[in-house]
Amino acid sequence: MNELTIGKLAKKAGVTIDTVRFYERRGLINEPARTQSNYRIYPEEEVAHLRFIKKAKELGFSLNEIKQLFKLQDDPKASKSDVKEWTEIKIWEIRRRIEDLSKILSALEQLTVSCDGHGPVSECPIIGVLSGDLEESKQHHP
Amino acid sequence: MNELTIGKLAKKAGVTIDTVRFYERRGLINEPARTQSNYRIYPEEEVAHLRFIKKAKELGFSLNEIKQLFKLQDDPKASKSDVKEWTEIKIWEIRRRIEDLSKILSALEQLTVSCDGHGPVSECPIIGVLSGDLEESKQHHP
DNA sequence: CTTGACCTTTGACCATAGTCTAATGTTTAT
DNA sequence: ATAAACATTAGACTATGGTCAAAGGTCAAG
Repeated sequence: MNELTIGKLAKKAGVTIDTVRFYERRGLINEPARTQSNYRIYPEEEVAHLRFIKKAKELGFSLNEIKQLFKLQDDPKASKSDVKEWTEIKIWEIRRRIEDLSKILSALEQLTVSCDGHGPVSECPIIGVLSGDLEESKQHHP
Repeated sequence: MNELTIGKLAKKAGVTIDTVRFYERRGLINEPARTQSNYRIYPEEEVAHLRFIKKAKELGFSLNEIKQLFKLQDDPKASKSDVKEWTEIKIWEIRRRIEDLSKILSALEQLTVSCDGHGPVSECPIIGVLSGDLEESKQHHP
C-alpha cells in the first residue's frame, strides 16, 4: 500500500496543501485516515481524484458541480438515469459554450486578417467588433 | 440625440444599475456626462458597449481582459500590431478551451451511450472517467 | 404639492476559490 | 539531540464580480 502525506499528495496532483484541505472542508474529497500523530494519510487514488477536480475546474465547472457529480457517484440510491440526466444537461451546456467560443474565435480570426499590423489602431476593425454586440456582428454584412 | 438615464441603459443592456456603476468604478465604461442634478446620462452607444462586456464575460474573459482591450482601442499610441498581438494570444487561448471542452464533451457523450438509464450507478462508466484524469482517459484503451 | 418612481453616494455584504499566518506538534537527517 | 522539513488548527485575508441597504435628492403625474 502506497500511502501519501498531504504534501506528497498535493505535489503529485499539482495543487497546494491548502487547496487539498480546502477541498476536504468543501466535501470534494473524503476525510482521510489519520496517523497516530493526526497527520492525514491518503491512498494513491486521491491523486487522480484531485487531478480530475483540477481539470474539470479549468473547463469551467464549479466546485459545487464537481461535488454533485461525486455525490451522484457515491449515492447508492442514485440510478444510471440520474447520471444520464446530469451528463445530458452538461453536454448541452458544453455544446453551447463551444458554439459561443467558436463565434468569438472567427470574429477574432477575421480581425487578424484585416488588421495587418501597420498603422494606427483607429483603422483596425476591432472597433467594429467592440461597438456592436456579438450577435449583431454575426449578421453584419459588408 | 437619444440620451439614456442609468436605469434605461441598464434595462436595454440587460444588466443591473449596480453593475453599470460597478463597471464605471472598474474603468470598463467611461464616466458619463451628468445632468444639472447630477444624474448620469449615457449615449445610446453605451448599450452595445455593455452588451459586449456581458457576452465576452460569458465566454470566460475577465473584466480586466475586457478593460485591456478597451484601453488598447482608446490608446493613441497603440498600434495595429499591438491589437493583432493581443488577438492572436486570445485566439490561442480560445482554441485551447474549445479543444478541452471537446474532449470532455466526447467523454460525456460516450457516457450517455454506455449508460443506458437502467440499473445502479455503480455499473455506470462515469466511474472510469472520474477515476482517471482527462488526459489519461483520452489514451485509455479497452 | 405630494406620491411614487427614479436617481445619488458610501459602505457593507455575498459567493467562489483559494491563500496566508500564527502558534504549535512531528518526523527525518546529520 | 537538534535543526530542517513537514504536519496540525483556527482564523484572517485576497481577488473577482457583483448585490444590497441606508439616507437622501429629483422628477413627472394627478
